Amino acid sequence: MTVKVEQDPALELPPNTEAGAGAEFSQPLSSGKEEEENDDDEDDETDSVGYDGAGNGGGAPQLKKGPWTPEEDKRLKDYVEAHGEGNWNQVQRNAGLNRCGKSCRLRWANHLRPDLKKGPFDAEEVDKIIKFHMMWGNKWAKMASHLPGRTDNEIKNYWNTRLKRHQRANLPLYPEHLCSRVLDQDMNRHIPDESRGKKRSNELTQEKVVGMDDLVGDLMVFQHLDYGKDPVVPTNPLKRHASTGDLSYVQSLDKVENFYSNDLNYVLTKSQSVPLGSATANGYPIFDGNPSTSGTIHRSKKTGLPSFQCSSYEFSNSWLLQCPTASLIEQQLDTCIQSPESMSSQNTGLLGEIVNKGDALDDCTKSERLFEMVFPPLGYNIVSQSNAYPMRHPSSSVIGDCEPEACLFDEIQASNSPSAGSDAIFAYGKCYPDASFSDARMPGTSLEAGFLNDDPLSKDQSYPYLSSSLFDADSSQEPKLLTDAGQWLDSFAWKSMPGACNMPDFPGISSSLLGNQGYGQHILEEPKNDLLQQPRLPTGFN
DNA sequence: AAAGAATCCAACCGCTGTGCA
DNA sequence: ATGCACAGCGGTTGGATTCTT
Repeated sequence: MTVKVEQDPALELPPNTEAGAGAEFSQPLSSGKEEEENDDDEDDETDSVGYDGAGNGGGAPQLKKGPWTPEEDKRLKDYVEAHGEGNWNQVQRNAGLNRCGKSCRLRWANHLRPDLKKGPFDAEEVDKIIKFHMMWGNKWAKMASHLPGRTDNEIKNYWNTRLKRHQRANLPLYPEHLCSRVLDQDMNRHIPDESRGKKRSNELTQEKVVGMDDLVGDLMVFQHLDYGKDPVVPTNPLKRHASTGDLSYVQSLDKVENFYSNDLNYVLTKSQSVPLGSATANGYPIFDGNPSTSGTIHRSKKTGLPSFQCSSYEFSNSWLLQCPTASLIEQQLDTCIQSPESMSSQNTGLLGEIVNKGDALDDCTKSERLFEMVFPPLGYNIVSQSNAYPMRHPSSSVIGDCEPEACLFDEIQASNSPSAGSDAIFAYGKCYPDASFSDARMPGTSLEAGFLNDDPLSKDQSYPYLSSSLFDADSSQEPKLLTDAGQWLDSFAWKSMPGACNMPDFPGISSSLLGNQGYGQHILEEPKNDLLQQPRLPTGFN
């Protein structure tokens, strides 16, 4: 796990390099033929690792591959410092580098950028990485954006190393201390499911809205939560398949994957008439149709959902058994694993069942039921809720569609103490397929707050939003928000949001939330568009 | 000390998304 | 609508280094 602290090679140029003072960026290191290369297609059979770039080329333009030399680094660094980042093919052409633009970008981003933090990950960073992975899966770039000075490649390498090491040692991938506090606090005050469900049914009279990322993420979290007495063997099904050839094992795991993917995507299909990435085709989950042979796991890659790195064993951990609903999941899972044939379209697992049952209910109740069935296993007392505009479309969802500006929050966590008033915030504003978020995030949770940008219906608007479901109720830890820039915010506040609101009233988020990041004006910004007064359907909502 | 295994990590590859002509 | 260039992302590879036996 040591990361070598290597001196920036660009700083130590060989004595007789030509790229010293006054080096022009127009002299290629090699033949320097202008080529209209497609950098993706340059992987010809030239073993260019070690290619010295000195006239080896002959006719066809050949780009050097392999390790960068200090001289190349120097050229690249000088060029980027002089001309800025971007336009990497121009870099390649103008900096005298016989490297493809992609390679230049990578070299700069991973090694030459001045703001890079070298050296091994410290404990805090490791902590973050683990939490981030719990939340997002293999979203290395996203993680890197929250770890200043770190690159996605670095994080990815670290994680893969960690994964291997933990697999080998039969250690849990996610250390208990990162998960258990959720359980510690919530299991103790767990109300039996029935009563809590009833209570919640009474409490929650309005539509609950959940995003699939949360749903899936949270389900994944409770796969990972609590490793019980026995160590968990986090197993990558694909790798296990490749290395052992144990088809039945892989098949089982694929069924597990199928089990969840089917359900979740089914819910997704019903919940959102908008595509979630390319995870669904025509609203149905994508599988390669031959899980026993291909071992391909589509979901985590295509949807950005957490990687499926648990073995089936992990599903039967002790924590799951403590929760009736979770036990039901586990039962179905076992059934699924042991006799995959029993999985029919009528019996697609818990979530499918929820959906089926939910079909008989009105939209509001359906959402509520789903919410109750999915989230109580996680042990959260839900005292806050979001409110979407009423379902207005025949195909509206089990979960609910949410327009960010239409969400309201009856009660949002009081400032600086998530455990003071509520331990769960269920508010969600993520509904546009193409939306991007400039967000703040509470580590260890999937709580986000920030601004929804790039609204396809109103490009110029910035909507404040809160998203996600599980508010970490760890009173021992000061809540923090992390901006996209990786800066921790010392102060923020979730203000209550009394009554229904639409966009003009929306800012239940104090301007102090992100005000010191310069976003306050956006938070309080009045909408310019009359459309905001009315619920709108997401793009593609037919 | 030597050989093999394990680990690290830089670089590459394929793919996707976006902007633009 | 289409094709192209470009940027970026995540997975994979393979050489170098370190560790273990």
